[in-house]
Amino acid sequence: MTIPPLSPRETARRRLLEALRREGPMARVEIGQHLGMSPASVSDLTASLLDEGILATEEAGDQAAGLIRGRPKTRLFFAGTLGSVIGVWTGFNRIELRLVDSAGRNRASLHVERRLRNLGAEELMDVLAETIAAFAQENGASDVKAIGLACQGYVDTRDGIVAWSPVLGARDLPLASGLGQRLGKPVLMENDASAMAFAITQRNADLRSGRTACLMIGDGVGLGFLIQGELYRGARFGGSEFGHVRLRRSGPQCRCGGRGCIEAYLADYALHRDAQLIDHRPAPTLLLPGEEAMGAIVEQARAGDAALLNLFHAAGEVLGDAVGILIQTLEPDHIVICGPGTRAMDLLRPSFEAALESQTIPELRALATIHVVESSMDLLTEGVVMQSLRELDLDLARLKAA
Amino acid sequence: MTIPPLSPRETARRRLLEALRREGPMARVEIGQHLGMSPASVSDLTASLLDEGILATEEAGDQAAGLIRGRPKTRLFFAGTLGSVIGVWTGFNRIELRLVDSAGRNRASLHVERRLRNLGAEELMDVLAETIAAFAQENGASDVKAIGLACQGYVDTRDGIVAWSPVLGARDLPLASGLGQRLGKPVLMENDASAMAFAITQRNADLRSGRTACLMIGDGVGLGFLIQGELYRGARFGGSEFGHVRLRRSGPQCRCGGRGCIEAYLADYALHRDAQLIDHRPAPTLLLPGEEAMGAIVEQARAGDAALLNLFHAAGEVLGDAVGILIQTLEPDHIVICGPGTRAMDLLRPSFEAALESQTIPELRALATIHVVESSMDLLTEGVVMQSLRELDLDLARLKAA
DNA sequence: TCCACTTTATTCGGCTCATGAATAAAACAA
DNA sequence: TTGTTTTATTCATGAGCCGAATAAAGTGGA
Repeated sequence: MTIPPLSPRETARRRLLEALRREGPMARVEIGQHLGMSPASVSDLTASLLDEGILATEEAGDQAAGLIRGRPKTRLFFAGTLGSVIGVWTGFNRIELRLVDSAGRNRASLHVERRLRNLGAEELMDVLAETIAAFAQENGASDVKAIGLACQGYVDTRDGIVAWSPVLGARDLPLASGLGQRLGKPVLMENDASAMAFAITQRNADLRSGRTACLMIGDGVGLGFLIQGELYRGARFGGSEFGHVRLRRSGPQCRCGGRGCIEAYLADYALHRDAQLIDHRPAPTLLLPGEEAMGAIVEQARAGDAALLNLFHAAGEVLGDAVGILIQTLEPDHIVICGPGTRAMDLLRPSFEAALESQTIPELRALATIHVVESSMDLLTEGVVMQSLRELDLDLARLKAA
Repeated sequence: MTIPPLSPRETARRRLLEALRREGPMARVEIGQHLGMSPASVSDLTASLLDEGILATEEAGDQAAGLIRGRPKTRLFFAGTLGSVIGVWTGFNRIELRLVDSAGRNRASLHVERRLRNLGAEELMDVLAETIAAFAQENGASDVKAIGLACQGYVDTRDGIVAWSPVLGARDLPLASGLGQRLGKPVLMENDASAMAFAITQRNADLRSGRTACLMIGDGVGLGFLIQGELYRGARFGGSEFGHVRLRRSGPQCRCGGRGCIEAYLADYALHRDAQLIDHRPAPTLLLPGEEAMGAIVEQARAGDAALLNLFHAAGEVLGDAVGILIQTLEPDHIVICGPGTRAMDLLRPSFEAALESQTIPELRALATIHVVESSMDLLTEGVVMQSLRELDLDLARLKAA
């Protein structure tokens, strides 16, 4: 996105819109205080944003009046009438969709069970395009302006190319342009852990200052790393594939083809697979188990199943090692452990803490605060939608015409 | 340093001075092309810098004239008369010093053998202050304006505090203020790997774009990470302690107190110690061996000593794992392996490459270019001096008066 | 020697952007 | 009504940067 550096004006507009989407309706004075801008500047900026129909003003009397002296605030908010955006997450065998209006308000969401792995590139794009189009139609969304797509793997966010993915089994797949052609809309792409990290940091102002490393445990394990609230971008504008760091030289099989990756211990598919192996069940697959299946495993372990407890013990140890590497490599101010995998945090914690302590220098460990944020895949589609809306903000008025 | 955000003007001044120090004397047009500034802006900026005595102009006729048409360029350069700066590196049992003028020209350097470990805080600061003062006096440097100090460990670069160091055995040591009081000059601090990374990226423009991870192998192992040519700062404004990431659960002893750290395989002290153990020599110490001792070990291995070759094989494997972690976590555009330890790169390479390949995803590995830069500790003191001068640029005129 | 040509450097007017101060607006309170 | 309080807008100002015009300082050729 945004290849040419933004002008000061555009930067200011973005900051303003970002704050407004995050914090909800605000009066101009409040915006000024929030962003450290002078009232004059806010007035100027909002005037053009109102002009373009991106923002709208509250009707007089909407607020609890009568008690405060002085001229009442007129709060500004996103118009929400500039069309809608669809956020999509693609997993190994599941697609999650979410429809929001341009103000970021949720209008609909949907889970679809569909195995995506092993589809050819064209077939994959056809399936996704159909699923998205059907979802839009079912919900009467004729004003979709853009699609935001999050998936596992290394995503070139500038050109919308999946450079590599353990899930789609694709290499250098130009998913954004392929889907864009089929749907006739712009498609923005993001790594899934980055999308969730974005959503989480948007909700917590503390996490937007300094450096925040969000380790998402779910279908796979991913890392979203933010510096001063901005997503870190590696070479080719992708994020991190921290989940595929090999921690144990001959550990369990990972979906990336390697062995002993962090993900191969912690991800839902890994825990589910290993739990089935314990029970001598037949077909250990790499399919993503549902929340019920995972819940059952956790419950069984909590009930005292020794073999399962061992699994979680090993996983917790890997989590501790992983967080240790993050601490000593990046010295983040905040570490967030998030995603559906946090459902078993109680089981992971003892070995997690022991491993973390055994391998980090106390003085350095003390510099990072560790947060556990229980979050589901819903937060992920929220993240990708928020991120897409943010990228689109500057184009909203232009897209409105189209 | 520089807690309040710099004004646009100050940023431009810094960029200009930085370029000039890096590239050497340049004419105004050249500066403009180099930095993408209009001639008008360059003229304006240089006028005030000349005024303040920070820059000087070449005398007419200094260049090989006569061949070029048009008005001759008048090149600008650092005055070099605003005082000098001393750069210091502290190792386990060695101190390296370097004296430069404000133009960055080397005036003197010195190695001192002195064991710093196990000194009390006050004693350590006394020793350092005396060493620095004596060095300044011997070289008739009565115009020292600041000291730049690089050391291993986690350095709070804003407040000049050594939060933790395997070498100084100190915790939260306010070294900058302690030395500053003793010497009556400002002291700037930096992690040593960061200082070398800075020096290396200053010499190679390619490495200043995108993300560059410089792994320094020497006395210890450190990482300097730069984003768009700027040193990455973690919590508390320090760098990275990547050398103390534990790669092997029960590996050799490390100076940090842990086991199996990257450093415990690759650092000079580690190779030297393990080589001595092989020869059944008596006292395996953690002292930093000299270049001669290390050279002898490398020669012996090159001559075919199987036990030593095994050492280097294991070290190379660790290096491969380490670089693999960097690639999959940060996706840097460039990875630089540097420091005195590169002397044995030929011995490390086979197992390094095998380990790297076995644990990284080919598509991601392909995104990073790996550079090997043979560099000695001299480059390190150069780095810390350059970095200090850069930080001081804005204050040079002010310090001149003092 | 003088004039055209070339390249470098400076000056000047104008543009964008942000801001403080003054002013207007919209309420409440007396 | 009239003052008070708070919010929003307008306006003049200044910082910073730039393009264009101009000045400066040389070379080359008639």
